Amino acid sequence: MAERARRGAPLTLEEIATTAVRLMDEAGVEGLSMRKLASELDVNPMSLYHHVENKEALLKLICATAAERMRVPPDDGSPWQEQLRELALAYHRNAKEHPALWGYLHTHPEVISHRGLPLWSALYRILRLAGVPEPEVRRTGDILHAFVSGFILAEINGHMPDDPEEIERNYDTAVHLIINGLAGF
Amino acid sequence: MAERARRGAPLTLEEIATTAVRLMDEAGVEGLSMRKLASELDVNPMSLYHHVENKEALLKLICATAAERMRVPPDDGSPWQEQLRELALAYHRNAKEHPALWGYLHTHPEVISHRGLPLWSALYRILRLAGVPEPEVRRTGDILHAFVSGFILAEINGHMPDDPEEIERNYDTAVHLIINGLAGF
DNA sequence: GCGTCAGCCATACGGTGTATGGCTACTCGA
DNA sequence: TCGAGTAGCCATACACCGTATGGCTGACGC
Repeated sequence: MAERARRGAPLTLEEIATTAVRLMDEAGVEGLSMRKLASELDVNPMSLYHHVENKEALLKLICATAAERMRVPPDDGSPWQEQLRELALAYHRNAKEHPALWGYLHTHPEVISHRGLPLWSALYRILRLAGVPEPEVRRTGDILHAFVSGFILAEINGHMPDDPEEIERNYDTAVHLIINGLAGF
Repeated sequence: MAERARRGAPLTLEEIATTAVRLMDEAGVEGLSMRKLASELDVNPMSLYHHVENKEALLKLICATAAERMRVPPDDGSPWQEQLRELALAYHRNAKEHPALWGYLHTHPEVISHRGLPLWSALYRILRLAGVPEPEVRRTGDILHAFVSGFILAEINGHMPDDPEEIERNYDTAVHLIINGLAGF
């Protein structure tokens, strides 16, 4: 009774979060349960609740850290079309690394709506570079993000061809569409 | 024992589906459970399984019928820009009528990928009208649909302003973006 | 020595989807 | 008319879920 079930170091939030991400990567959002997570950590399910308020908060946490850690290409002085393309590519790559996580994130957008995220500042910078008038920057950014979300969700959920070459073409078409659309303003 | 719990007419698939939709409208995807649905129909939970294979099949069913019943504006001979706008508007309106349902649908796109749907034939027609070369029609259609999905999901999930006027502006910007993007090809 | 508290855990509650099997009431062929 | 078969429904049970409650242990400050 007095024994901790778990041998070794005490539980940490960090450890909880990374195992949760692993479980999601392996088995999707539905593959992550507090009980499985606990058993994976060799710990009683209720122990998790000393580090995390509840499951939703845990999901929010790992989504937020994923969003914060997203690598955004720096301003290299190239034309906005190129930079927008690179940003979209980076976003895409990021999402494909943890599909389930980004799938959840895109259906709970409040997680990513925090405007301090590198994603947003990069996007806004590029939109300004493209000549989008200041009062329209945020709206336009939201819409572009929604578009890319849709594209990525469709891909994650299998509503896209399997052939990687075909996907590449889809991606090119999509980015072209967006760039042309922006250029037309 | 011999008594049916439920008085009156026997259960029908139709009835099951419509109450399921109602429950989803009222309380979201998570508000729909086989047990609640059964109790709403004054029936034992297991009775549902004589009409539906399982919950997923039920969801698929109601999504599919919603997609089939979607009202698509007819070809009125107006320019493709106008028609595309109208189609997007119709889609938007449809989705807002049953937000939870369309939220689910957009995260399970296999449901809507059936190419016989009015949505797809209308979209393809308009794309051809816009001069999209035949081998690109389907790809372009998929991408546009993904974009609109993203926009609508963002709206459904609250990642858009509340002010209806602002939403309208967002919508206009989005459609403009798409139309400009297409026109640039 | 004593109180406080962080960390962990056992138990329990109410919810979920659904497998299994049994009961009725009907239809249909002989 | 009489079985056989079957469609429809239901009772029970299982395995799983998130988490409220409350209790234990061991470290720390006084």
